[in-house]
Amino acid sequence: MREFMDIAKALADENRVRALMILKDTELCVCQIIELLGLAPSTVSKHMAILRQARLVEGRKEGRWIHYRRADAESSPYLADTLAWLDQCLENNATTRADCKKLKEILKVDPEEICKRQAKCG
Amino acid sequence: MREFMDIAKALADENRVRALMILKDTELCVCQIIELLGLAPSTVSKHMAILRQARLVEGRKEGRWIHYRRADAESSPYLADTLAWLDQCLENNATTRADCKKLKEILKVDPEEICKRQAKCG
DNA sequence: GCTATACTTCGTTATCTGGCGAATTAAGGA
DNA sequence: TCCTTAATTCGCCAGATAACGAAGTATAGC
Repeated sequence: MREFMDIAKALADENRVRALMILKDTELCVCQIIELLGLAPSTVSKHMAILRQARLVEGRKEGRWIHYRRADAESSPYLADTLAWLDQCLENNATTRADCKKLKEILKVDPEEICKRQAKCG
Repeated sequence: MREFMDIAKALADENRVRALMILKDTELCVCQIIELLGLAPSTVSKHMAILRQARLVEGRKEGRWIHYRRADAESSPYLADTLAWLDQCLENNATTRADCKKLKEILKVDPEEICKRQAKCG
């Protein structure tokens, strides 16, 4: 039950759900998720830690960057069903659509450029 | 998104998840749910209101009793998938099993008797 | 009508959560 | 070695949430 409740609680925040949805088909570094959600880096980092602890996402370190992606099915017995439920419910959702559109714009820009912009403008 | 997040938040509490699971095959009155969860009547009432607002359950008034059951599929576009996900994840869960066992004991007793007992012992 | 009772609503309290900025860690490059 | 930088951890605050008991509402039975 504990394990399931970790997942349920992780999904009880809109920003975390949005993060999971934009990770559907891509792997993203934190600065890209920050850019999409429009939150402070520390806040996004915390959200990603909660998703990681619920075994919904996995982080892959590559130099200074950490790339997050949806976890592998073996990571949790609940994972596959949970992501299927999420996708089923939110695939055609307005917020999801808007985020995917915004994500396309973000992916056009070199991540390095995004990070520099964040460093300057807050 | 709002509607989906109402569901996600409703599921972010273990007692509410337990309530949903014991309502899988039966309709129960509040005093029976109180008995099962071991919480104060006011607390359970609030939990049921949150589940109702998320359109996960429906209440049917019958005299002094209110019978709660899982909502009808038409009640929310997310309902069927959500309950399927819950059942898939928790059907063989230890807590769920224990609650179902306890529920069988509760169902043996006349609800009227349960309510009187609660009134006396707090 | 009065009383008992099944539930809900209200008011309060303790705890949890989400947010931020500052400080810290870890990795690349000068 | 030192500086920059991507991300995390820490410390704090405001608002949300879960719990309870007391008060209120509605219904059944006398």
